[in-house]
Amino acid sequence: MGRTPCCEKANVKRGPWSPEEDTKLKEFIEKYGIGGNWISLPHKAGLKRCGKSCRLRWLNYLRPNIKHGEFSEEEDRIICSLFTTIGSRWSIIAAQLPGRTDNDIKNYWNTKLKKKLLGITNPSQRKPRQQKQHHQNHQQYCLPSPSPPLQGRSHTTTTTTTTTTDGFPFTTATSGLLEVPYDQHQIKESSAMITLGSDQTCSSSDGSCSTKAGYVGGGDHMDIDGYLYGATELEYSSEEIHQLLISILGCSNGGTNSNNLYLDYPTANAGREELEDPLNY
DNA sequence: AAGCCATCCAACCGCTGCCTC
DNA sequence: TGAGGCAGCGGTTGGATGGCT
Repeated sequence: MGRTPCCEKANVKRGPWSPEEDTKLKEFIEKYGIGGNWISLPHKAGLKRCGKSCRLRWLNYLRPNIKHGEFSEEEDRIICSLFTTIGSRWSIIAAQLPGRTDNDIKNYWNTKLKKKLLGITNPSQRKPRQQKQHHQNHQQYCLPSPSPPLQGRSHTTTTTTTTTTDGFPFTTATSGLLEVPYDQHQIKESSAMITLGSDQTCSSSDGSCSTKAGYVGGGDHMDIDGYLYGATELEYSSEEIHQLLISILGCSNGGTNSNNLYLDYPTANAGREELEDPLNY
């Protein structure tokens, strides 16, 4: 069988993008959108690039409203809380952080947050060189409990159970990422949607499940200005995600507002006094 | 000053799911 | 109904950079 490659590797330029290429791509998309599909875009735009590469460059760098630079404390919290809940679903996490891309968040997690988490779990592990980051003490706040991974995409993982400095066991996957707790509130994924398990009905105050928010990256479409619209919807709202996180983490005093997910972590692991203010910003 | 090493992050790779024919 | 095309996603790679010795 064999699928035809999206582009002839010999005929496409690879590696870093030049400012000229950026300009070409940006101007083309601003003028024509993606012009049908990404595969044909490079040719139409006069770029010797793979369509995938163009897509990635646009989504992660050229797209309007992309936020670069340091992550805020609140963003840290959101990333950590969602990772604890749904695992390495970077596109979903990115959907909660306007202006951030999944790639950005993934890199941030892999290079900083994860290390902070793992750093405290193995005292013998060499500490990373002092970072420029101004908050160093938040590594303890989202240690998940052992649990099966999220259903959905196949993940080939082997797990290693280890313990935190205070004796709290958790599991790491082969990827080095932390496994996701969901023993009580199973999250099912079907197509591009995530639904709460049958044991976890929607927790909207009116009991309705009709409220929808929390766009997921999958199925995004771009308008002429490059903004995303019509993204696949999560089948639960930000508030519901919030409630889910609270139940999973055991948080009783999480706070939120209409636009932001925000959680207080202290009660995530009852009896773990050390975590009373793990962020300690 | 130079070499080594750790870190960062843009870009790539390959897999999966959806859609169309 | 199955094959092929495409977009999206997540893991990995490698060049650039900066700090340390």
